[in-house]
Amino acid sequence: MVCAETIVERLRAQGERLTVQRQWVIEALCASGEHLTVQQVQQLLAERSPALTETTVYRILQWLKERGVVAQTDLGQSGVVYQIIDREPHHHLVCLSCGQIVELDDDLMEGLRARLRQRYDFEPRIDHMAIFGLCRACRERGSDTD
Amino acid sequence: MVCAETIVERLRAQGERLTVQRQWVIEALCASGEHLTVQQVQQLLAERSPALTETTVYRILQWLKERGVVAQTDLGQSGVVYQIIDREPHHHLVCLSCGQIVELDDDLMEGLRARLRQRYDFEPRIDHMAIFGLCRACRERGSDTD
DNA sequence: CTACATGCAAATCCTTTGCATCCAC
DNA sequence: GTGGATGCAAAGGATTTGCATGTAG
Repeated sequence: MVCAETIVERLRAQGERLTVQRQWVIEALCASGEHLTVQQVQQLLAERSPALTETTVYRILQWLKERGVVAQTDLGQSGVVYQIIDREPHHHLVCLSCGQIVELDDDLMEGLRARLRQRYDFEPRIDHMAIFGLCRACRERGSDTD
Repeated sequence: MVCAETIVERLRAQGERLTVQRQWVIEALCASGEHLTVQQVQQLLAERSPALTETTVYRILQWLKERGVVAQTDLGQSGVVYQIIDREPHHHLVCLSCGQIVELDDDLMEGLRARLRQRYDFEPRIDHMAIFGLCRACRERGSDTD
């Protein structure tokens, strides 16, 4: 778990401009520990800082993404989420039928990363990936992709 | 390459209602062979069938997705695309810097699929996945995630 | 015939943009 | 002080919904 202060200091050291709004967003992401949508970030912060607009949250999350601080993931029906990239990337299994989301260890991705580097000379940024499919319960229930 | 007729017959055999609009969309996807956005499908068909609305294309693509006929992929800036699931799934490397998209063989995914089944009892639907990262040229140019 | 799909229009949601103001450096 | 960030409002685009009409089975 990366704490907000560490990230703020790192950015400051890089000569980035640190506004209160940027610090709020970083704190919200660190505190929740979960991936959050733009709207969730805004709502979380609205309680203590009503001034923060959604527009600004969008701009800040994009700014953090460009600087490699957060990862952006499209979870399908669950929307686009953002999360701090910490030392232990992790991923999600999203069930197409029931929508259940399960966390996934990153070591499953190592083989894939290695092969992408070797065969395609491509440096993958697999920090927070969503993999869709069917969970066991839904397969047993016989439901398909609906 | 799956031909439209095969798919139409398969659906009909399953007792699905086959309207002309549904057949048009299936034909467009098969004929192009590429992944298409909702808007592209609509534009392709607009020339010969002006009556088809975007709304209906949305509904038909979702219907096809629920029946396992098409895969939906979010390519980031390039939008959400749909593609027929044929016997040879394939994937895309999307460069975060230059936006270049490279096709990827499916056999790279086999290891991952196997491990997801074993360790998580999850049946992945990895038909058409987008992996983001940096291509060689952009890495050499020293650009990062922007 | 009847249930379900479509067309149309409008609503909704997500995201971006322009511009005046504000603030971190 | 100044360049860049924010707030606000508005635009833009993608996607969904309600309802009357059309049509496949």
